[in-house]
Amino acid sequence: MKLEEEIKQQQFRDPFYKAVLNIRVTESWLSTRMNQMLKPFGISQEQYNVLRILKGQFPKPSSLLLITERMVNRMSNATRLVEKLRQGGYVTRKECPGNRRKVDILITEKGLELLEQIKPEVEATMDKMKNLNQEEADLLNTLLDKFRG
Amino acid sequence: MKLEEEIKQQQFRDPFYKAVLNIRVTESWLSTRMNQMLKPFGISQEQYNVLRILKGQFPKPSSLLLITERMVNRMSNATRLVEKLRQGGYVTRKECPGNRRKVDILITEKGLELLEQIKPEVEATMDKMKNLNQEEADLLNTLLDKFRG
DNA sequence: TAAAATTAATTGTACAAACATATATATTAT
DNA sequence: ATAATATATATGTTTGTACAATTAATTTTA
Repeated sequence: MKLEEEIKQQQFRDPFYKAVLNIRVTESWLSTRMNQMLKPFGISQEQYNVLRILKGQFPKPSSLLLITERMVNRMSNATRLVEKLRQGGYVTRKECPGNRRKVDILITEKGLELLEQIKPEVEATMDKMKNLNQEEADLLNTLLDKFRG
Repeated sequence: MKLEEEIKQQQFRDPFYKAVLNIRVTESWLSTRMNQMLKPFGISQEQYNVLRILKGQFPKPSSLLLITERMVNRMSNATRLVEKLRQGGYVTRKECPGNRRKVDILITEKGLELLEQIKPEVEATMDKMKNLNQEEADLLNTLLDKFRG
């Protein structure tokens, strides 16, 4: 759907400013769908992302710093996201033996099972949204990387 | 900067899922810079956007519904964003004479002046971020429109 | 080795996002 | 004209974002 219809605006100061709005609108469109899909599982998009980071390191534990570096939104608060996941039983936290400033965070069996349950739902959601072929997706990635300089 | 470095992840399940992450990372990158720029003016990116919508309608008043339809993030709360702007003296609210359910929202002189003050700062921020030429921006817009189906 | 600087995480605060639900007014159907 | 439905906005709640400031542990350097 064209941006013009999406936000009922016909004129943009230039194609670049239009792209700025388009990125924001598309992100919002995307997050709405991802969060809808995750809702039955009781976790948010950010919490899902943190679980995937932890699975990527598993069975090695991760520090909050490692998680922050890999998070989509650098400004959100890893401490509090992890605490929510801990309350759900999806991760454990313990003091790092070698460095008492650090916290070793580990995904639990329950956390890994949750990711397995979510997997087919993510695949289905992705398939439903997949309006770009591989070449177009590659091109979009190139342009977004270039957008950030 | 490549997404791989941005979130320290080397593998992605496919180019489409990579694009999903890339859109979210780019939006976050963008919003951080826009909000930084707006900070000295004491308004957020969404409040700025609402002011621009109101200016687009000026001197006609806008309803909350009209604002919601034009907002970048449909899920955020127009009532509360407008209330913040009213507290700052940038907009007025009054009951719509023809339909008492509606609220007529109008940008004030102070609101229009704020937009004028912000304008050169936005231009400067855009120039600093402008890593795409016009053809690339057009192509990015086409791909994002197609992404949303 | 004590002081200074750095690192890692936590806590506090204000605001925004993402809903669900409620309230008031207007429109329509009976 | 009354009841049912739809429309427009407001309110409540939980979580996330965007910082700044604090605390505690470690490393550096004087």
